[in-house]
Amino acid sequence: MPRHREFDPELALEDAMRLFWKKGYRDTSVRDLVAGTGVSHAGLYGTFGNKEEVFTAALKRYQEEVMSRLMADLTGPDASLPQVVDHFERLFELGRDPRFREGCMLCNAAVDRGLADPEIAASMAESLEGSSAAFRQALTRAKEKGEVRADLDPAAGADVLTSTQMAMSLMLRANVDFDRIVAFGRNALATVI
Amino acid sequence: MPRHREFDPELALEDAMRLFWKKGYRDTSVRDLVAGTGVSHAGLYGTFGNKEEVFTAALKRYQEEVMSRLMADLTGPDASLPQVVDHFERLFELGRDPRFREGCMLCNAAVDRGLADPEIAASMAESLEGSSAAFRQALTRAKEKGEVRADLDPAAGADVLTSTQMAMSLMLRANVDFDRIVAFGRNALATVI
DNA sequence: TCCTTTCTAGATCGAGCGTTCTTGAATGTG
DNA sequence: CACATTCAAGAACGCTCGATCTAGAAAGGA
Repeated sequence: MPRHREFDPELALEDAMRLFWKKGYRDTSVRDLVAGTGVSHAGLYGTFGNKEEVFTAALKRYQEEVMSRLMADLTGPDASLPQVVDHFERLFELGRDPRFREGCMLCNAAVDRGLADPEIAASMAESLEGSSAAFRQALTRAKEKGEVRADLDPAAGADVLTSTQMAMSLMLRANVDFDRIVAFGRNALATVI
Repeated sequence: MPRHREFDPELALEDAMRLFWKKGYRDTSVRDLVAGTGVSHAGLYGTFGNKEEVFTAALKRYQEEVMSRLMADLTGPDASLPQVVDHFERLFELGRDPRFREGCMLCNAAVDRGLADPEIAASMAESLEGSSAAFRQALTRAKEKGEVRADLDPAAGADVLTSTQMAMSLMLRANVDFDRIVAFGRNALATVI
């Protein structure tokens, strides 16, 4: 029987995701991946194929682990205004952690690879509509409960909140003062409520 | 007397700006600049110094020519709701032109260089506050004139519009369906008005 | 113990990068 | 017309990239 693999592909992918998240595709070299994951060239290429496929796998992991976890409470069937507010409060909390100062990995990928990679463009559109739909549903319920302005258009409000999330990602990435970013978020919530 | 320069630095910078705008810093090589501007290596290095300085000059040109021109009507002393609406209509019009499908060059630069280059971070913060201040002033006047909801918070609305601009840039870059992007913009306006 | 297989570590490859340098043509004055 | 100077074109340099290959160690069944 052969010698067994000495590394955990999941842990390696987690490390790779962090690297790509922080530095982007072009500025993360295969040598950076080797150093950052502790996996050899051969190990990486044997497991994932090539750099591009490591990135694709890392981005998929980001969407499935990081993003869907962040949206979990919001997509519940009974979500209304408190879940929307909690969602943003959680984003504010995360932004204070330096590990999350890199913005949204999918947004970052869309900026430097969206035009070239249709798969990223599709992921972006999907995630965007998912976010907007979740907010819309929650705001619709909030309106029914009388938690928000009576004249609120839930679809319009949902788009505003989705836009705000994207803008927050961009500002995080641009090193905008974090308190100012939080102010942007609170102002968006205030406009909706 | 020496032989005279055969190229117009302003025209060359315009071409360089377009290249960096579309492909970003890393994916635009000096050879691309030579091919795209028609200026030789020696000409570029003699005029600008190096690739980094060509980029800095191109980004400065973008801010001074493209951005400030787009904000011009909005920053007028008498701007109110019509100027805000016109501003977004102009953005929608521009987005239909493929030449402007690359999103905001400063936002793009912030994503792939903002963390490393404090100058870009500063430009981003400055442009962001400039945009928010212009919107706030216009919305304040709009409120005085009764053009918008009586309970509108101009500062909050201004932040929403600024966020929306950033999100539109990101979505343009991500190749999101343009009509959907326009819908995001109109929904933001509707929430404010 | 030996053998096959698969691992890790790292040398190596061709390509492309930013930058510099070489070459020869163009230019306007003395 | 010569000459000094600056131009454009692109070859060349050192480096890093993604990807492949080599070499030897580790593991378990015969």
